[in-house]
Amino acid sequence: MKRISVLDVAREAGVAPGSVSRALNNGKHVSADLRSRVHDAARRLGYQPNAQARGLRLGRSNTVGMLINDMRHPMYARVVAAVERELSLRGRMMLLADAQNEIQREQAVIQTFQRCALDGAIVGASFHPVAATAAHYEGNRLPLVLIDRDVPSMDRVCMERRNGMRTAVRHLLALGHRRIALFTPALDRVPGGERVAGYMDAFRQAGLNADMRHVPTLASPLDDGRDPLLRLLDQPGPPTALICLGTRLLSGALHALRQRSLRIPEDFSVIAIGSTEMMELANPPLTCLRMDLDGVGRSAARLLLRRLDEPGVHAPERVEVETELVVRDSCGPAPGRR
Amino acid sequence: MKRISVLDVAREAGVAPGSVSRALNNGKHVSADLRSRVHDAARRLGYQPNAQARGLRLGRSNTVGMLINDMRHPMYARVVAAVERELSLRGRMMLLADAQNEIQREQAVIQTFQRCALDGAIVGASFHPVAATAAHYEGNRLPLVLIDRDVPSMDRVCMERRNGMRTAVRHLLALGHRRIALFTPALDRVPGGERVAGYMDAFRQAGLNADMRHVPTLASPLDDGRDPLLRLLDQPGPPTALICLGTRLLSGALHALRQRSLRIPEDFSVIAIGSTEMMELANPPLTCLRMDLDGVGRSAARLLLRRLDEPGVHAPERVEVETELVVRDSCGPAPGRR
DNA sequence: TTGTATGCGTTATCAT
DNA sequence: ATGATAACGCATACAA
Repeated sequence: MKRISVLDVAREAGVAPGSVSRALNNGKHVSADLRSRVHDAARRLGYQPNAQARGLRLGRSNTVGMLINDMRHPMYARVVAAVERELSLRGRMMLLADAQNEIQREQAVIQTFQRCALDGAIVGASFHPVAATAAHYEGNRLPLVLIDRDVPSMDRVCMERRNGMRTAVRHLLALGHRRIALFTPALDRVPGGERVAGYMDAFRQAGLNADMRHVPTLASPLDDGRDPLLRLLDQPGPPTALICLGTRLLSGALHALRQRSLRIPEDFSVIAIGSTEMMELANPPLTCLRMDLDGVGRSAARLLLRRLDEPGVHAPERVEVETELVVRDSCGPAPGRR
Repeated sequence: MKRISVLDVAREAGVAPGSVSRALNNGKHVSADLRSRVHDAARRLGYQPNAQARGLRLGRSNTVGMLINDMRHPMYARVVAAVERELSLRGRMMLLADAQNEIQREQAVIQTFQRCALDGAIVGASFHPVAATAAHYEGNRLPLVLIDRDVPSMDRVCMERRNGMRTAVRHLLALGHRRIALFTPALDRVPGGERVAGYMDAFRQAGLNADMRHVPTLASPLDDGRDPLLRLLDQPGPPTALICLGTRLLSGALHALRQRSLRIPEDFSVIAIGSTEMMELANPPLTCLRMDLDGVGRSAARLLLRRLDEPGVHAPERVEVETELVVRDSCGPAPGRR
């Protein structure tokens, strides 16, 4: 059972191969009769045009690459889902590759993408510094959209964290908290750095001093937040609230609170950074800083598709996705303030 | 800046195009001298072989399709991640498509896969009945591996739920619970049905009668579990424990327990079905039925790759992935029994 | 409007 | 061992 090609359809319909192509692709100069004969023949034979041959001839693949850096992270997975959805809506396919946070693999993936003659690619967030990775992509001939890497010369979708963090801290300050812990990994990278900046903004704007002892250095989001929080709780002037990335860091921190018999929100307030659905499992449901991950994926896909559809050269575009504070039940007045 | 092809490399190296191909693909009859000259030239020009042309010529694409039915579901995303990882380890790429639980889209995706001349595909779990979808895949010419659809004539990776559920129920029975609620959607589909079967097994094997009023019909995993649990709690002979799919169903159920001031595990025991990481956020951390999703993805990929690498016709293979009971702090002795 | 012929970039076959 | 050439399946420029 060999593969069916245009020639088979042509023979079946009694027309020339070229006409088959024209008829099936809604070409301009083709009679209604020929068109229907070709369509019938194609259906009869179950003809499926070969995308590789088509792509080779046309110089494009109708496929977009998606480079992600850790698919196991639910946040990133969500972005991928949104990208896929938007692409399929616009008739394009998605080739997914996971670089697993290794810069070297990222390079290799982009090379693979080029070999596959992809129309373009979306490069997902990375745990690595922006500058180091950015250099490789500038002047690339494959149309690229970066996510969460703010390289001015390229199309990109950036996640706003500073304002969001400011809002969160302000929320706690308004409740009377003054000693607020912040658990976010890698303060020297963009995400962590931006959060700390927002954190300090809020204190400064309130005319207060932030105590940076409450912003410990944490290596990885996969670290357990229990010990760091216990350390803070046991020192003089312990925090009365915590803003924490919603990963293992958070489950560890919650564990620490239970261990010290601190009730949420009566004795201690918590704001999580991340998925709202997960935070509903906690008791009580956690107030959290939420990001529109669907929006991130959708924007990235649209940015790329626009770039592909519009031939001319445009200035690099920047889309910013905001963070939203979702208020639940995990924040209360600072203890002893009432 | 045109694309570099074999001809360019051939000219640069002063050899014939055919020799370039042989040299780069570690062909048999090629002198060390020519080989190094070609490699140098290729490197100098930054040559990237065109995968489409290569695929067209070779009749394969080095790419495998992954059809998933809801990428936004973290469980499925995890499987996709595992599949991708295994494939890339074996030098293959992954084309990802989301059928969004619409049978019709599933068909379309498979067609697309065929057009792309993919080497094979993995078809992920679906919310729909197995029989309805299975018929479409039998006798397909694209090598296929099904996940969570037990079609005897095809390669497949199945998730074992019945034994797992039996273990979970036994665990609760041993703690003295007799009225155990089970929240799993779509009892008429495979996942739900298997769980109910395991549930009944455990009761029967203990010489007890399961009260099926505690196994309500729930339309979707996205339903909120609050009202169903409140209804059960308010009727005579309320449940003292709950086994619940770890989705919105679960957050709703936990909400209901708080609403009735039932403490976990003193007043009520809970076993969640799903990701352990999420369940660590709950207070207390929930005992849960965990599935090795990485194993599911890995097995599916391996099954497919084996089928692709070994030319002959083998009997369809079936891999089963087990469920494991992870004991945490959410189960205690049945109240009033101690 | 329709048929014919060529080329996209590769690899395999056949000469040499 | 290496070079020339055909063929994979499709779409298009050109001829009719």
